[in-house]
This record gives sequence, structure tokens and C-alpha cells, in this order.
Amino acid sequence: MEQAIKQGIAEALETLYSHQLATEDIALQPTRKEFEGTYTYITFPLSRVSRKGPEETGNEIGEYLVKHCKAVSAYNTVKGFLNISVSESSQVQQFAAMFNGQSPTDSPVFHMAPTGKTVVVEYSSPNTNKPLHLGHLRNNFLGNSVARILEAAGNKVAKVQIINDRGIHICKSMLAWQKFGNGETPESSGIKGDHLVGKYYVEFDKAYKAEVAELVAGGMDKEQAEKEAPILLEAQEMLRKWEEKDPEVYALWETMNGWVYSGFNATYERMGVDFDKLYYESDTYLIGRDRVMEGLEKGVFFKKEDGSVWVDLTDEGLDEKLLLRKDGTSVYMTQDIGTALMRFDDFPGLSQLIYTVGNEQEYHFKVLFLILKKLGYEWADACYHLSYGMVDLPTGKMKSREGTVVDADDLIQEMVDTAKARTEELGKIDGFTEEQAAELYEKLGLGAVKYYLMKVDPRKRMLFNPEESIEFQGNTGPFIQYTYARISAILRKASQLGVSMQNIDYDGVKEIHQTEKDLIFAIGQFKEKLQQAADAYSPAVMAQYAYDMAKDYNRFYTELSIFNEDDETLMQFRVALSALTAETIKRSMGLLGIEVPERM
RNA sequence: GGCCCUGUAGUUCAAUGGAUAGAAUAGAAGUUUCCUAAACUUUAGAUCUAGGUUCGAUUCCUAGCAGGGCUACCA
Repeated sequence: MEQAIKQGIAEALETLYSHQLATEDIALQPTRKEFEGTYTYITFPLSRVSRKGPEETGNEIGEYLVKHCKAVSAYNTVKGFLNISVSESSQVQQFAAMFNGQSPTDSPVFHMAPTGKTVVVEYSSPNTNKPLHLGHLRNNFLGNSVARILEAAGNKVAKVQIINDRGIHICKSMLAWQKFGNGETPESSGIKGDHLVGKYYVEFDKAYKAEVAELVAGGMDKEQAEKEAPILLEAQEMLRKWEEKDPEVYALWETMNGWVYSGFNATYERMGVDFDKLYYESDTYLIGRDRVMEGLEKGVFFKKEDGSVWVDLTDEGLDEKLLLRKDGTSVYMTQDIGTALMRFDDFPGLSQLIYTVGNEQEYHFKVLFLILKKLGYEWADACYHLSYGMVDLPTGKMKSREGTVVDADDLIQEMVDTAKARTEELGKIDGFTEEQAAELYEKLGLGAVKYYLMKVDPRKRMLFNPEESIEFQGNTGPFIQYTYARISAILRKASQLGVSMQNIDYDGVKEIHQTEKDLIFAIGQFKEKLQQAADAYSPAVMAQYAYDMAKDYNRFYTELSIFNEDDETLMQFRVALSALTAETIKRSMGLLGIEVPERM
């Protein structure tokens, strides 16, 4: 439909002003609802080629369209805005083409042509020393959704994560467990593995702080105390032993990481995210270290007197950056070099490698990509940092020492509980088995958190308001889910009544309501929105789209009756329209990783 | 100090350089003999400041103000 009009405009420009403009350069926008029309074309910039005022130019193009473009029934021009009305029959035909006379799941409106590209999306990648929190939820939902969106947009996608299983942080938990743990295990304590390890990370921090305080009291200055606290030195020693593969340290490391993984896996499963391939820092850091040594030989990097290895990025306007410590151990950057290499080896011809990581690491990735370039890897340009904003609480930033961290498992449980309470309050699920009810609460609770975290532009920092997030009214996941459930009820009834959606006599649909036009228009936007979401790596685009559509449908639902409609054809049409709307909502929500219930 | 990001209704979020800046919440007033009221309708309410570019600026540029991040031999 849009394409036909753009074509018409291009022809008009050619015929009237001998001006050539490619159809893809013609931008149409939906007409604002206070004006008559479906699409609006802006004619201000055309004054140069038409040598007439924008209004007159608009009129001439409008005139041409009405004459030559079948779909266009009327036009009006306000200043430089040419409002184009599409005839009702064309809109019904547009719907017929989209609905395709088939089951709506196969509708061509959802199908995007393959791009032939392969994209790898990294997300999650937590440290293995504490459980997941609210920030990880945004990360996981965002990364997972972007992967779904890119796949729907025609790409081959692999979801990966790097597991930061080595480094000083895990040594801290290990050491504290050794010192204070008394052999406690997830089984013996009944604590989920990731939470148990997190507990000892906190224990470490407590002991460390106490030691620092003691040293300061003994007359040492704070900075020195923070570097020389015995427990910290012990942790550093442990990391060194680990890199030497000391059997005892290694065994403990394997045990405790195992606890964390099983804890994480339980959380991932509940969240509905998964991965095609996992990378372990403990595997990749050695590759990184080798490449750094190579770079050193080639003179890309340099060594300081104390033996530490650095890269000089001052020519690029950045600083010098450490790549290997003086004791030879690796830093974050070292392993990231190795990980990138492994990925481009694993996925030959990779078009893009997307890192879903918070914006506090923008500098880090800038440096990483520059280093890869300096090492001579052409594919460095295919690396992209999908940088998202932090999640703040009404009280400010989340801080583990102040105990203001919102735990992921707790939050999800809270949302599911709220869904249960709200549903029972409304008393709408008579006839549900216990199992079905539990499944519904899970869908609603998770739908609420996911939607809340993804409706905001990922690049922006966002506020997590616990009270508002458990709201199920307004611009929320459950509102959209509710709309879907409502449509499902309509479709169940239609099938009961034997209303067929096949072989609808679309020519018999003479007059349609504004809300129906809105829905047809919205459905027709799916691909464009999907492309936009893919280009911007923004699930928020799909969230907004699904919400707008749900609103449109609810308006349609209250304005018009389906089963009280005397005109059989019109009834069929409305059922079909409902079916395709439901499918569009389901798809859009699916791209966010949100499931929709048949009943609620 | 240097670099980066963000300033929109009371609050949380929208708006490829386009019309009278949209939603949601919170506030006020309504809608159930009618397919699910987790809904719908009406109402009131906002572009940080000062310049500039443009036919036209929330959007682009400059300066200022405010908030956040980065600038670790942490990850």
C-alpha cells in the first residue's frame, strides 16, 4: 500500500516537475488524527523543484494521485502537508492481502527476506562471584531480545556469553569460603549455589574492611592499607597459584564455580533466556596473553621497566592501557582480546559481533576495538558495543555495600506473586487447573518485568520504581497480554459459532470504522517497525508498537460489536481482523521474549 | 581537570528537522441489562537557560546550568 503511493508520488514528481526521486527517498508518515487522511507527504522541500508554494505543490501532487493511483480516494493540503486518503475498499483489500486467506501465523506481513548475514550477540556475561541482580536482568532481556529481533529481520544469529570465571573476584569468594565456610555447600545449607558464593564474597569484603581499618588505626595511611591488607594479598597469591594451576586451588575453583553455574542456570531458565555457545575466560585469557606477547614482539605494545605490558593509545587521544601485570597475570582486556579471536574463528564470515554491556564500559570497548585493529585484524570493524544505561532505584544507584541491590531471583518471584494476587482478586480464572494457573502467573509476572525493563530506549539510563513496576495497568506487559487474551476469547467464540475466516467476501465489506482502519494500518507497519528495531538494536520499538496496537484493539473492541453484527460478511471480517491483530501482538511480544496467554 | 551520555506534564517514558509536543501513572468527572472493566471516554497539566543554522528546532551547532558515567596493575 505504502509502496504504491510512493510509486505514485515519484511518478507525479517526474510528470509534473521532471524531478526524479527514488521511492525509497520518499518518506510518508501517518496522518495525525486531527486531520483527514491516511498518509501524509511533506511538500515543503519541493518548492525548489516545483517553483511553487508548498500548498500548491501539494495540491498538484494530490490531484495527480487521485487520477492515477487507484488506492487514493481523496486528498487535502494544509500548508506543506499533503494528506492522502486511501479508499476504504483499498484498505480492506490491503487487509485481505495481509491476511492471505490462510491461518494468520503464515501471513506475509511477518516474513522478512534473509540477509545472508551472521551475527553473534553476547549478553549476560556475569562474574561468577555473586548472584544476578536487576542490572543483569536488563542486560539479559535486552541482549536476548535483540538476538530475536535480528533473527526475525533475516539474519543468522548466535547467542553467546563469556563467563568471567577467573580473576581476583572469584578468588575472594574462594578464600573467604576457605577461611570461614566450615565446608558449607548448597546442599548442606539449602542455599542456591550462586547465592552461597555471593555470601562469601560479602564475607571477604567484611574481613578486608576490618583489616584495612585496623591498619589505619595502627598508623598506616588509607591508600597503603587498602593495598596491603593481608587478606587481599592472600587473594592475589591465590590468583597467581590458580594461573599456575595449583591442584588444590584449582579444585576449589571448580567446585565453587559449579555451584554458581547451577544457580545461574536455574535463573536463566526461569527468565526464558538461553545461549548457543559459552566461552570461558579461563580458556580465552591464554589466547589473549599469547596475542599480547606477539604484539609485544611486533612492537605494537611496549614493556615497562617493572615488566608490565602496555599499549600506547595517546595518538588516538586515549591513554596508555595495561595488558599484562608485572607478575604476568592477565587483566580483563587480555582475555577480551582472546575471546574476540575465538569468536571470529568459530563463526567464519561473521558480519557483526555485538557486545551487550553497560555504558560504564564504553571506554573499555573503545580501547579493545582499537587494539584489535592495531594487531591487524580487519574484522575489528565488525565489533559493536551495544551500550545500555544503568538501572537506578528511587534511592539512587544500586550499591551492594548498602544492601540496595535488587536480587534477580527475588524480583522475579515477587512479580509472579503479585500476578497471582492480582488474578485471584479479579477472580477470572475459573476452571483453571493449579498447573495452568501457575503457568499463567509465571507468564504475567515475567511479562511485567520484561516489558518494564524493555519499553525504555536501551541507551538511556532508567529508573526502576518497585511500586510502579508491579502495576498491571496502563503501559505494561500485562495490559498487552490482557488484550491478547481478550482476542483469544473472541476467536474461541467465533469457532464455537462456526464463523469462518476463510473465503471472506471482501468486496462485500463496504464501510469500515476508524478503529478498523487504525488496526489495518498498524498491522501493515510490522515489518517497518521490526526493521527499525533491528537497525537501532532497540526492543523498545517493538514494545511501543505492541502497546499501540493493544490500545487500538481495545478501542475497536469497545466501539464495535462483533457477534451482534447483522451483516455476516462484516462479522467474518472483524473476526479475521481480530485474529491477525492477535498474531501481530503475539509476534511483537515474542520478539521481547514475552509470552501471551490465551486466557487471563 | 579531561572525555562521554542525559535534561520533555507532579512522576515514569514517547516524538526519521515538520502540523495544535504524544502515552502511562497520579488528580477531577463519567461508562457494566452489551463478545473478559487488568478495559474505555472526557478533563487539566511539560520541551533546563541563552544564542545560532533553517521556510520550520524537543531534535542539529555553540556556550552555560543541572544530573550520571568513564578516566584502576578491579571486572
